Amino acid sequence: MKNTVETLINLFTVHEGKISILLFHKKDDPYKGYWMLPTSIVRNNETIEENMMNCLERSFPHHTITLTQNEVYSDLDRNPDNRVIGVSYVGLVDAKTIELSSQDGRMEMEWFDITMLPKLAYDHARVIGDGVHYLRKKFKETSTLTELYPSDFTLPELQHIYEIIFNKQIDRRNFRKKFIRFGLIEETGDIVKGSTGRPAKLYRFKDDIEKEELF
Amino acid sequence: MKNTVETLINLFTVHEGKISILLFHKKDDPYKGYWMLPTSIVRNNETIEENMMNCLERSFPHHTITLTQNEVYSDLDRNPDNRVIGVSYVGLVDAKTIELSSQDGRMEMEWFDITMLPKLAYDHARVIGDGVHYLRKKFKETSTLTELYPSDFTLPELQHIYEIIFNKQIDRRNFRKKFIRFGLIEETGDIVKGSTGRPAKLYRFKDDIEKEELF
DNA sequence: ACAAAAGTGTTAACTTTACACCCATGT
DNA sequence: ACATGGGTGTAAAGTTAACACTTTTGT
Repeated sequence: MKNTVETLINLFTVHEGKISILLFHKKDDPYKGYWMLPTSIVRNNETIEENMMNCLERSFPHHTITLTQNEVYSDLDRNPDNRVIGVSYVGLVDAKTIELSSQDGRMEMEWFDITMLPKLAYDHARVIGDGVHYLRKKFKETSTLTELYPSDFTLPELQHIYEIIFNKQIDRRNFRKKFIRFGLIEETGDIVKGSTGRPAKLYRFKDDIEKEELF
Repeated sequence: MKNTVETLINLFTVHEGKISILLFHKKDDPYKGYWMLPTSIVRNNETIEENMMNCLERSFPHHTITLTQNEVYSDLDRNPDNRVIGVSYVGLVDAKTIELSSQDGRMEMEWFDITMLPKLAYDHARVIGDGVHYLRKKFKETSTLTELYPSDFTLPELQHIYEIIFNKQIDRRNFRKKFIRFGLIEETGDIVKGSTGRPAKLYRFKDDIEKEELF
C-alpha cells in the first residue's frame, strides 16, 4: 500500500500592486502548454521538507526562502497517469528576491497575477486557490514577516504589502502607531536614499520576538 | 518512489476541567505496552480523508465527527520498521459524544489528560504536542464551534470549554456580551432543567454564519 | 429558607479610527 | 521653488475589562 508523494510549491510575491505566483510552463504531455506549480516527487530517502527545499533551490539558487506546509491533496484522479498525493507549501518572497531570480530565467517560469492566471495543469487551480487563502491567514503571524524581511525594511514598504494582501487601504499614521506599539521592530538608524520624496527610516525585526498574532 | 502513508488522529475532549486525548493501548511490538494515536494506512484506492473517516468510524461508530488536517510527518526514522509518512488530523468532541463512546470500550482505548500522558509509541508525543497547539489555534474559528455543538448548548457550557482550552478565567458577563454581539447564536427558547441552580438558556448556532475569527 | 448556578448593567481603561499639516529629499 | 513621498499628534468612537447584585431552580 504505497503511494507516490509530491511537493507542490506556492511561491507568492507582491508585484506591481498585485499578488503574484510563480508558475512553470509545461512542455510535455499531459497538459502540454499549460502552466503548473513547481513540483517534485518525494524519494524514499528524503523528508518532504528536504524535497521541498531542493525543489526551491532549483528554481531560486542561493536564496533562503521559508515555506510553510499547507494542505495535502489525495483525490484519486488528481493526476491522470497514476495516483499521486500532493503536499502543498506556501511562502511569500520579497521584491528583492524576485528581481534576482528573474535574471536566471532560462527555465521558462513566470510570475502571474493571481487574478489573471493562465490555463493550469492538474488540480493546481484548486491548490493555488487554497494557497492564496492560506497566505492571507499566515500573513497575520509575525513569523511570515521576519521571513519576508530577514533584514531591513521601511514602514511604507511593509504597509504596501499589507494593503495588497488584505486588499484594503490603511491609514499611514495608524499603521505606524500599531506596528510600533507591538514592540517587534527597531530603527536601524539608517534611511533609504535615492528615490523621490523624503527618505524613509529603515527598521529591522528584533531578535526576541514572541508575539504570534498581529492583525 | 512510492511511500507508505498513514493518517494520525488527534481526538481531543474536555474532561473534568482538562484537555484530554484519545489513545489506544498497543499490544504488539514494536512499542508493545505503549500508547498511541489511532492510525490507519492509506490504500491506493481511497483518499486520505476517506481513510481518516473510516478510522474514526471504527473508534466511534455512528458519530459524525469533523476533523481538520494539521501537519505531515516525514522523518525517515519515525517508524522503526519502514518509512511511513504520517498525516495528522485534529478534532474536538463534546462531552456527550465521549459518554456514548466509552460504552463500547472493548477496544482498550482511553482518554488521557494531555498534561499526564503515558509512554507514547513512535513520534506520537511530538504529533500530540503539535496537535494541542493546533487545537488552540483552530478553536478561534467558528467552524470548530459549530462542529463541537451541532445542536443546542448553553453559554456557561461554552465558556467552560474556552476557559480550559485557553487556560484562563473569563468574566461571565463579558463572555456573554461578546458572544451575543458576534451575532452567531440564537436562543432556542428552551432551558436546561434537572441540575442544581438556575437553569441555563439553550442556544444554537445560526445557519448563515460567515464570521471566521473569534477570539 | 438556603444553596447553587445563571442572568444582567455600568463605568473606566484601552484600542481603533478618522483626519491635516509639516519635513526631507530629488529635480 | 516645487513635486514627491515620509513622518507626526489629537480627539471621537468603539471595544474590552473590571466589578456585585438579583433570579430561578432543587433540596
